Amino acid sequence: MSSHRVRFAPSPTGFLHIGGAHTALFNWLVARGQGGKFILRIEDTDKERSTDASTQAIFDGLAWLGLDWDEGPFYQSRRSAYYAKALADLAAAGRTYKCYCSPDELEERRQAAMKSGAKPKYDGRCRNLTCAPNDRAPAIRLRAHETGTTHVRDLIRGNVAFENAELDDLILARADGSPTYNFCVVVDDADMKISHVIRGEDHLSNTPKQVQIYEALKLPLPAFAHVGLLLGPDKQKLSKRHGATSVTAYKEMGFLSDAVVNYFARLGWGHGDQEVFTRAELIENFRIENVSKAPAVFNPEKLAWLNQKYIAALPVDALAAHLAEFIKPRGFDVASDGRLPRVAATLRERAKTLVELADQAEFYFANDVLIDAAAQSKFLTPANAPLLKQVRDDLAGAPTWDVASLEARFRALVETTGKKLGDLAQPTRVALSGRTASPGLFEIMEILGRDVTLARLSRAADLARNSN
RNA sequence: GGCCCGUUAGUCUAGCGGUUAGGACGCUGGCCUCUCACGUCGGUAGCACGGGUUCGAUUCCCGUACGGGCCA
Repeated sequence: MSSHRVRFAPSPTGFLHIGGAHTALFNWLVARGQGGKFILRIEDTDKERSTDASTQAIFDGLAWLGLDWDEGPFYQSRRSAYYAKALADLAAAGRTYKCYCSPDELEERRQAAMKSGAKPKYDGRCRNLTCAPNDRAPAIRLRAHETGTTHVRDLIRGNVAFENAELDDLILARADGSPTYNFCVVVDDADMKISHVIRGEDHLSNTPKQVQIYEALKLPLPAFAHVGLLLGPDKQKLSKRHGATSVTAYKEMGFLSDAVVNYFARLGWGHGDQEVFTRAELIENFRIENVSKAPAVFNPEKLAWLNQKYIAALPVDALAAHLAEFIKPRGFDVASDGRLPRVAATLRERAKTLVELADQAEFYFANDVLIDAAAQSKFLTPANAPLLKQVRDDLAGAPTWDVASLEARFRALVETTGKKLGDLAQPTRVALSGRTASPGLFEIMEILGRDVTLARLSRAADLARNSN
């Protein structure tokens, strides 16, 4: 039995962010790869910003990505008793003191210190107070070490040392009694026996303070791993400014969760020259120690490339099911259309997303093909009208309606006209699909069937004749 | 402002003292081809900078620059 116990601890203040999903994946991979446990904890102590809808969005996002958890979800909001107990223990051990400085005063002093070039840390003025003001409620601070060094053992960055003299006396509970983030995290991680705290690098600076809390509480320290942040193209921390940042948005844009997982795994981690990994391969090869220290820029184009490969590799029936889902909002309820798998098969290597797939599939199902204006003016010309008519009439005489015989017949017709294949193929393509780029002509014809094919050719011939 | 982290092509990465610095996305040229796409062959572009250590640094150390993070 592995001792690996890892956790993902998001705040339910919005959708599941791709940065969060990225660290969730790393945690999950460690748990699955080491036979450990993946624990989900909802950090909903900020009542102002936490919502049930956000919590649900996190569940949905994780479910879509296939990141299942073994324990939880635990809610910090229901664990106040644990924080109170820990706080009392620390107080009893003489490791806390009351601080009567208000947030505004502290901010003011920090600004002043920064302006004068002094250290912006808390000045410790309440540390040894003998007579307390009775007109305001105190916050509780940790009586931290004033000298020495606190070490953070980080699996990715090695040993990171912090001078205790640089560290603040961390606030454990605010004046209103609510415990602070850094304090809750320690209490929870310790209580849940987390062995490896894997999280974003933005938490590295808080870690020595947390380490001091562990020590003050006489709790065993977990191993830490601080993963580089995800950045936008401008190298800034990824945010809404950079466009879609919610996992759900990628689902809606037609990305496959396997592709997203594969892409996330390759952000900050690599394994030789391999780019495409099955989940089993990720689980087998992922090592938190191999995660890179540097932050990574999120690159949608590479995700799209991977997505295309996953779409192309998906079994046609599964792809057809996705296609039905994505084409339905466009007014085509074709889930029960038996041609769907064949349609999907013709498009699977031409679409980067399921949205593109649906887009390209529309012409198969439309009653009146929407013909692209540029394609029409270029190929459905009066000069091509007789050719289209010829193609229609010739195909009308086809004894069998399948790809091979249609192609043979079409090529024979090309011969008799003395034209080149492309001369007939492009107008025909526009007639059938409404576009200049499409799957193979004869596959289209086979799927469309004789009647629809002939009707579209007739209509195109009419359009061509009457254009100018 | 202090502290902390980081730096291999535009981007993601491999590399863990000696390599013609490898792969991938993107961009790009050819081939394939009924179009597009796929596939395939090729091209483009990189160790931030300066000092050390060493017979030898992309790799180890120290600075600098730049980027990022934290400071109820």
